[in-house]
Amino acid sequence: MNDDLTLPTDAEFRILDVLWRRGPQTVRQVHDIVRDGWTVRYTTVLKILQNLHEKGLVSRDESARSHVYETTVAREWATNGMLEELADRVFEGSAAKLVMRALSSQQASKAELEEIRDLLDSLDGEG
Amino acid sequence: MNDDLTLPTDAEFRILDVLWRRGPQTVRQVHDIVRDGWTVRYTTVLKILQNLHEKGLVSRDESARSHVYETTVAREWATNGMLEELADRVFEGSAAKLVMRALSSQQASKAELEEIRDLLDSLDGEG
DNA sequence: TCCATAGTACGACGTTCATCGTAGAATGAT
DNA sequence: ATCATTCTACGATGAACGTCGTACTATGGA
Repeated sequence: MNDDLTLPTDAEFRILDVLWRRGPQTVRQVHDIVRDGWTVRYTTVLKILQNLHEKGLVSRDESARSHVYETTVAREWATNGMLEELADRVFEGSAAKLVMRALSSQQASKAELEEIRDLLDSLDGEG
Repeated sequence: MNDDLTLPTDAEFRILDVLWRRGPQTVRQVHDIVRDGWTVRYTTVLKILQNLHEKGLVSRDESARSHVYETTVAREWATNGMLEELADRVFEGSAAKLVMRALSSQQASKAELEEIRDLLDSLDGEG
């Protein structure tokens, strides 16, 4: 599903993040939100949204003067893709290896570990 | 440990991979190995090794005419860094979120799931 | 009707990266 | 000594990105 689409770049992901969280937005709205924590001009945000549109990662409603942008892909599609890419590049394509490295290096809370264990259990159920 | 070093790029990682697996190598040796599965000229490999040296990710023995390159960082340092970067960019800095997404999207074998569970147990031991 | 405001479109620039070609130095065999 | 081979060094190129400025257009109020 959704193959042949290019994964979002860094800046693109930050913009998509806003759309995923808030739903369809104008450039101005996105800029206002993204603005704290990221010094970036309005036209830069515009350009990135245009690029995203070109890439097919967002759609655009042009009926009003201010175009309204909306994601065409789920956040999970993007994150899965990025993880898969990293797994391919660095972990011989193995998600398991990636997971184990992530667990070993970063400290997770007991609660998080428990949550992961639960997920593991539910995955076992499928087989 | 090993902060202030830049993470390796794509091509750089592929070169480092050879050094991690085989130990210190000349450019020619690296090129010969990397060559299948990657169409790349000798001088490109040379250049990347020189860049890696500049970045401090490899050291170089220049005593012989053919310089011998050797990694200065562990594979785990690089992979941890890449995972952390992805976690920061995409998972609000949460390794646990990253792990759960990876587990949900990619299919792992029973054996792998078991291995992960064991790792989880050993991590619990620490707290 | 005219002008300030708020949009979009688009081109330009600097950076990083991967890639390669070429120049020049060292080496070793004849 | 000479010359082909094998290195290293270095500059050039092209693509992808993030960034911004400028030009042009639409809109709405005075």
